[in-house]
Amino acid sequence: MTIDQIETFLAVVRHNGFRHASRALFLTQPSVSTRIHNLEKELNVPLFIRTGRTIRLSESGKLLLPYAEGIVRLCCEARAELAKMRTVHHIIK
Amino acid sequence: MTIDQIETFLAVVRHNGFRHASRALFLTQPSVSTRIHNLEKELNVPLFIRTGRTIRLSESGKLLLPYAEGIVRLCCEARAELAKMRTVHHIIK
DNA sequence: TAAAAATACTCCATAGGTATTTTAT
DNA sequence: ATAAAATACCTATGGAGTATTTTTA
Repeated sequence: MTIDQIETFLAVVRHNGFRHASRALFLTQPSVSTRIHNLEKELNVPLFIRTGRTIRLSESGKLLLPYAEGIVRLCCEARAELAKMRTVHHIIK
Repeated sequence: MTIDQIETFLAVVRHNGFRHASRALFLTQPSVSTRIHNLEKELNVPLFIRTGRTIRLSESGKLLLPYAEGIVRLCCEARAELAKMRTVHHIIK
């Protein structure tokens, strides 16, 4: 489970598709496929139901969603706080 | 920022050293050094103060700590919940 | 039949290891 | 002198891309 995989999962959910997500992530569609596939393999659950050219969240995917959002939110907050700290030190110096 | 880096950061804090952390993580000391170095480079802050053969958390490290704990906790919870779901489905089947 | 995802493959970046050096007790 | 981290170097794994195939709406 990597943060890249989690962000990819969120992008696929939000953009409702691997192709659209790949554009948002500046990746190719096969890379997005691989990331989701690897995540599903590690967690040992399907995250999306593929019915040909449409996808929808599986029950496991629905369960993962809030955790994924939380993880990404914490990462962003940590970055922001650290950036703030850098700024303060710069001003003080 | 990867989950591996975050877990490595926590291990270094908890084991109070790169060497001890590396044993706990089943890695070598240089790998732990690299992971921490890469994390520091990306976040653009020192996470530890190295004074020869001792280390201590920097102010940035102290700030990161609760976020790191939160991220790892969410990952563990997500895994646990997904595992629970798998079990339930298995029983039902 | 056209769109979206999966698959096959190739290549390269990078993560990890070994060996060694540096540094502060 | 010794214990711990940093550095240099090498190798191999796996992640990303291109090209193609598969599938269903």
